[in-house]
Amino acid sequence: MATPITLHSVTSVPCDAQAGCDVCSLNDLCLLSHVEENELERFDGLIQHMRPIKRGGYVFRAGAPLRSLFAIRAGSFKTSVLHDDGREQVTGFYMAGEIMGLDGISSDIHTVNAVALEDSELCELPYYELERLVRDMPSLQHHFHRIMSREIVRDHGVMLLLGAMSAEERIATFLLQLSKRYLARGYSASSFSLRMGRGEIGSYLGLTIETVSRVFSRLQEEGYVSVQKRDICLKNVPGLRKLIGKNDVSTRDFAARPGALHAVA
Amino acid sequence: MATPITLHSVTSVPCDAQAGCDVCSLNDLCLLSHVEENELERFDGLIQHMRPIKRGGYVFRAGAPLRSLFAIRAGSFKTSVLHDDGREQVTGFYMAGEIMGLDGISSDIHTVNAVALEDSELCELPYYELERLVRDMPSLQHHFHRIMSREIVRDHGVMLLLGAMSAEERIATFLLQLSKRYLARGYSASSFSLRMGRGEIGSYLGLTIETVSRVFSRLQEEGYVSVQKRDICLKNVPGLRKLIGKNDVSTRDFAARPGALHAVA
DNA sequence: CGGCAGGTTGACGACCCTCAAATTTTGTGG
DNA sequence: CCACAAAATTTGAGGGTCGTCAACCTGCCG
Repeated sequence: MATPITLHSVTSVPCDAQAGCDVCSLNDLCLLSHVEENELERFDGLIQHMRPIKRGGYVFRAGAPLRSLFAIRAGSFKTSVLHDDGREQVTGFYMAGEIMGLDGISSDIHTVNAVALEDSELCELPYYELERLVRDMPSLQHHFHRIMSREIVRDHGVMLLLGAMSAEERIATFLLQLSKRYLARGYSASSFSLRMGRGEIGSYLGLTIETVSRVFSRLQEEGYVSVQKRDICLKNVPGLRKLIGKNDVSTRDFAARPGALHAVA
Repeated sequence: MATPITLHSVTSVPCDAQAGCDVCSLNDLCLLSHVEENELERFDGLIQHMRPIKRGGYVFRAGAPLRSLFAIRAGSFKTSVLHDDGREQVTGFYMAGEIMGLDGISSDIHTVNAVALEDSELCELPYYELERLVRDMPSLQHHFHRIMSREIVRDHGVMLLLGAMSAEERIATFLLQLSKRYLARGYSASSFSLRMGRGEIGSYLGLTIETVSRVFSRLQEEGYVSVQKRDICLKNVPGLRKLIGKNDVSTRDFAARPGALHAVA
């Protein structure tokens, strides 16, 4: 029933092994895009480049003291919180150019676990040196704030997803989101391979592993996607988009009360 | 069936109407706690104090350009995102001493609506002036970063709640969370009044209004709380705590794969 | 070849959503 | 202050979605 699909390789390393920031191909996505030319050297010196990490390896653990933030140079990661009773909630998936560890700034202690989903490479940014550097470089400062804010906005999206969407909508949203992120990194938007297992997807989306599997099967039957283990091909992107928000929840209307358009001066 | 309860008033204004930062009773919670004495004047000058806002009034709307962050001096607010199809997801409730608007930094545009749940008072912090000020004051800078990070951590908590908890656990968690926040502000931890409607609670927790109502009723029957419209009294806090995590989800174990303890240097 | 982890599929049932109606509370104008 | 309308909340009955439990399949590796 499943049609065979071909996939691009998306595991190529973005730049050669010893390269510094100045030649890293990720610099559009990275913090560094806002470092001024004459300061680049200082920034570059701050970073511990090219820290390799194996699949399944921890970048940091919940409870560990915050020392550094980690920029992903290649590969992908998940972060998760562990509830007392052993429940795990995956809080995010991260890929090249993104920053992990921001949660730890709040109390100088990491609150999530960060684990590599495949063999990957990190740039380590010692946090307190970064904070110092940021003070001298307004555009870097602003960019850093943007990155933290983006994390907040992303989390709000997940909350919408978890709080108000059906299983099918969650999966569709998840796939479209991944597609967008691969596209932004120069990979195919329609063919990619999932770096995480069904269980991890389920945890992230608030579904069981069985439900994730069933929805994948159904989406395939209905021609939206081709799924072959972890290889995904989006066959009908507009259809997937329409899948989201088809459920009529218009009765569930908690719209704000009528009131002043703005604070009264 | 419901036992009558008495409640403390928690609507008193924390400081007199024209007061500046230097005498505001919130300064332990506020950004300002990390402003150095000799710089306080500059900080104080930046802020537009005492902006009153009526219940139902918007602080800002999703889509509006980011100009300021807003510190809550008194009262309470909700933030929410609106999905295309009219669905709303409440993303947070905010009370005195907390900061709203951080989501807007990411793209210079607010992504949520912020609405007053009661008549309230704000301090307006023009964002770009704040950013400049922050550069000159390391401890303020760090505190600001902490505040953004705290928002991220809080969102992770909500994700855990939405992704892995039953209706009863969500409500219990929600109530305990509120209790803690009131306590931190010097109010009773066991008796307080909800500033939001059942529908808003439901949206925040990913439940329908009916389910929220039913769970409140059940918790009351079982002696955990007293509920009288929006007035809540926690009767059995340890019991509420135990309610969370009673469901055995130990089979739902997505624990990280065995692997290196840390990145290989 | 056998064990194992990851994934799929099916049957069944619980939890929570939907729909509906009653009831209380709030807001407004007389 | 009361009457009325509108909104919020509660409660009940019924059904659907998704979780639970279980069996089976596949690919991988020793």
